[in-house]
Amino acid sequence: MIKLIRSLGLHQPGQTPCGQPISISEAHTIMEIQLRGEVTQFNLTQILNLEKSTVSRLVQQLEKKEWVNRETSPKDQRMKILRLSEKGLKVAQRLETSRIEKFNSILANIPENRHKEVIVGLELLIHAITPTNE
Amino acid sequence: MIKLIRSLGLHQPGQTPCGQPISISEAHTIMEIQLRGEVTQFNLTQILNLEKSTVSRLVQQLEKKEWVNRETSPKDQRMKILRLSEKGLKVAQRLETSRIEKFNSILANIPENRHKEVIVGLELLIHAITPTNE
DNA sequence: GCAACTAGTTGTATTATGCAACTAATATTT
DNA sequence: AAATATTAGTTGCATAATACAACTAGTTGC
Repeated sequence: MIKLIRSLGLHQPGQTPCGQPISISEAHTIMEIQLRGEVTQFNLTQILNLEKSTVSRLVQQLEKKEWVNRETSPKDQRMKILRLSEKGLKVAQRLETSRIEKFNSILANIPENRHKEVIVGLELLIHAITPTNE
Repeated sequence: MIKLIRSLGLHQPGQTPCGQPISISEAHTIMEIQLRGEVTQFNLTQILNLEKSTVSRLVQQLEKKEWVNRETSPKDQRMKILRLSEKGLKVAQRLETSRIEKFNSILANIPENRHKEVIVGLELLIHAITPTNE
């Protein structure tokens, strides 16, 4: 389990385990925005479990790269609503395909008739973890 | 899979996913030394996939905390041989038990009769990853 | 309408990392 | 055997991600 984590290369800065040139936090941010359509920065602090100042700067970077658009919520002008730009959407899709590729390349080391076991096991595990940690 | 990684809280600095007050790199270092009995710093750069300067400072910290002993190799005086101290061994054991506890607390969310599936799936996966990434 | 709260920003400090230049020890070449 | 290469480790930078604290500007509640 620990080996698994390290093998995914989570120490190496500046790129995801899938080899894309983007920091892990940025990648998670992009993925979450894509998943949800729109989020506020405050949402992100909870989703990513990071300090609001950290998220603020994280989003600033993404805005600078023109991957996300920020817009003050008309309902509550304290909040900023984040959405993916065209560019950002492409990045998100690229991330997703490279994630899938990575996963498939791992599965390729496992005999085909055992794939289902891996997937079922992972699903159970993910399901078990998610409620615990929030 | 991505969720899994984030759920383990790998963004939060200063502590492992298991809640121990030690950085992730330090924890990996301790674990590896325990596993192998002794390693050189150069070994660590390969194991952890980190730059030699990073490892140098990492080990300096652990030495300061008196968790590892450093000794110049008599065979090749360029190399430093690292071993766990008494203290370090205790830390390693504490880490291990908290890892096991964490894992069990996750398993507790899964019906008992499916535990084997999770474990088999993980084992397959770990086995598939390890040769790929080194 | 004033006090309390809330979302976000900015300033500062810390930590983990890499790269490049260095030192000292060993290995290789001539 | 001396000169050169290579190797393990250290140190001096620079950078990035993070937290905490103090701040601003909206919103809510009494």
